[in-house]
Amino acid sequence: MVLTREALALSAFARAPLFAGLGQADLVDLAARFHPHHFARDEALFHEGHRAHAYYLMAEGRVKIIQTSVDGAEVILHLLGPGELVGALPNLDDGTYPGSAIALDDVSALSISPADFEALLELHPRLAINLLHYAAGKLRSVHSRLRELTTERAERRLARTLSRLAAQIGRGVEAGVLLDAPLTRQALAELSGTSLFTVSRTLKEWERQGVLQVGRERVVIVNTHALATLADDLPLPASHPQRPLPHA
Amino acid sequence: MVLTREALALSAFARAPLFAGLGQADLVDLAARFHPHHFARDEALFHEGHRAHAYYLMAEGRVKIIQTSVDGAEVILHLLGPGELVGALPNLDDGTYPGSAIALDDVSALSISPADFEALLELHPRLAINLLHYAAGKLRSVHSRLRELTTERAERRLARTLSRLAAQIGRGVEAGVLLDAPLTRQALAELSGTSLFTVSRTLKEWERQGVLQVGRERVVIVNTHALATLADDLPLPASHPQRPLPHA
DNA sequence: CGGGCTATTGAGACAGCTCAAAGCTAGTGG
DNA sequence: CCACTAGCTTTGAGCTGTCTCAATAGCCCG
Repeated sequence: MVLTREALALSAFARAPLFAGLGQADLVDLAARFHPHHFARDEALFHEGHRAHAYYLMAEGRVKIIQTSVDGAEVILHLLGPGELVGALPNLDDGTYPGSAIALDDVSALSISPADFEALLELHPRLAINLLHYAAGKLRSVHSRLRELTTERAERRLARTLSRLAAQIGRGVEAGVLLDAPLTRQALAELSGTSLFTVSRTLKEWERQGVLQVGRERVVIVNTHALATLADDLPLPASHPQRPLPHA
Repeated sequence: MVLTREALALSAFARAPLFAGLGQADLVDLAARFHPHHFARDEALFHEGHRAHAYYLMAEGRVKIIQTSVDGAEVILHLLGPGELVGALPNLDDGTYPGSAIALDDVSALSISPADFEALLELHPRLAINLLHYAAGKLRSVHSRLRELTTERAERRLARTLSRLAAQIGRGVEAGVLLDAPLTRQALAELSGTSLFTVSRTLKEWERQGVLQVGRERVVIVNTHALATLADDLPLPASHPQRPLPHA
């Protein structure tokens, strides 16, 4: 689908809670500073550590923000979709990208220079406040992941990751909720902080139990409630044997 | 040390980069909305999950922000000191505290109601922008921890935690850099995502190697460079060609 | 000088990782 | 339309870093 610059901007802006509360005149001012771009699947919008030359407002498609460790292991920090801002947030701090952004599918996005972006913030206080709220949400979600990583085991982390994804990118289909992005086992591992092998085994097991339906780069959540139970109530070791012997 | 309300406010405000760029008149407006409070060591400023009734600007002392999992395990999300804002950031999102704030020592802080705080943001655009930059920094640091937790092993995470603490709360003393807060092994474990036993063993080992000097609730970094090496260059399995050959 | 944290140390268990080897699946090009 | 191939997934078999548990020792304050 090809859109004119105007249409693209409008559609992106309309979806973005970031621009809520701004007047029409403000929106026109904003739109003038954004430039349309296109990225193919697997293409990088920018690379970790590079000096920031542009931020992006997503119009179509999804990107993942990843960080790579010295030995090549990757972690997915965020999945971002239409209406979301890519690269801007953590960059306000020191001007280098803290992660790389990779297109998960074909992506249309609107770019803006850091300088223009900062100017917009100064000119439109509403925008700064909206962005602050947005950042607050991100912070909250990253905090949760941080806690999960240190206190919960792989299986439950995966269940939580799937729940989160369902809320974020889930699409209702007849069998249940489809995670509407091409997610390999590897990607799920990088989101939940485990290995692709553990993900594969666990998904298979849940499919056997009727909780999910899995396929190549595809997960459908059949039993949302069961998944929530796995995410929240799953006891640490085995589940059944209650209490050894109270034996009065 | 007891300070008048005015003096307390001024000292806190002066330290806070949050208020950089604000005029004298603005500062007076701000100061009027804050109310002084005091908390003893181990006292909670607020509890996870509760509806936010106040945010705090730290004046003296330190607090830790923690999240607790169902089975009681804790994670320390942040350590916050003078000039920093406690509770406000992630709260802008949904109005409940995402973690609990506990005083590490005696704490003086200035409280402000969420409504007043939001009003300030509307009235003083500079403040929103400053806060945005501050949030960006937090986000960046949490992202790094997230990556470390999933890709690095306990020993290195601990080294990084110590480095980070040195930068944040380190105080030069004759033996090296003292971490200027009462940090138990347990607390270090909760900061680095490991167990207090692993922390104890590892610190002891590093003390043997002359990198640190450890005591009860006390760590002094003797060899900063060695610690940085441990944090960055430590290969996965064993590291040094220390292996004493049984015989040549 | 006792009581209560805090820290150390050893021994054992295990979740989840690593590695290796097929098995699938979806494109692609002849 | 069918082989071919590349990438994704599954499955099995160890291995080990780290946690758990238990017991002891040390330090500080009342």
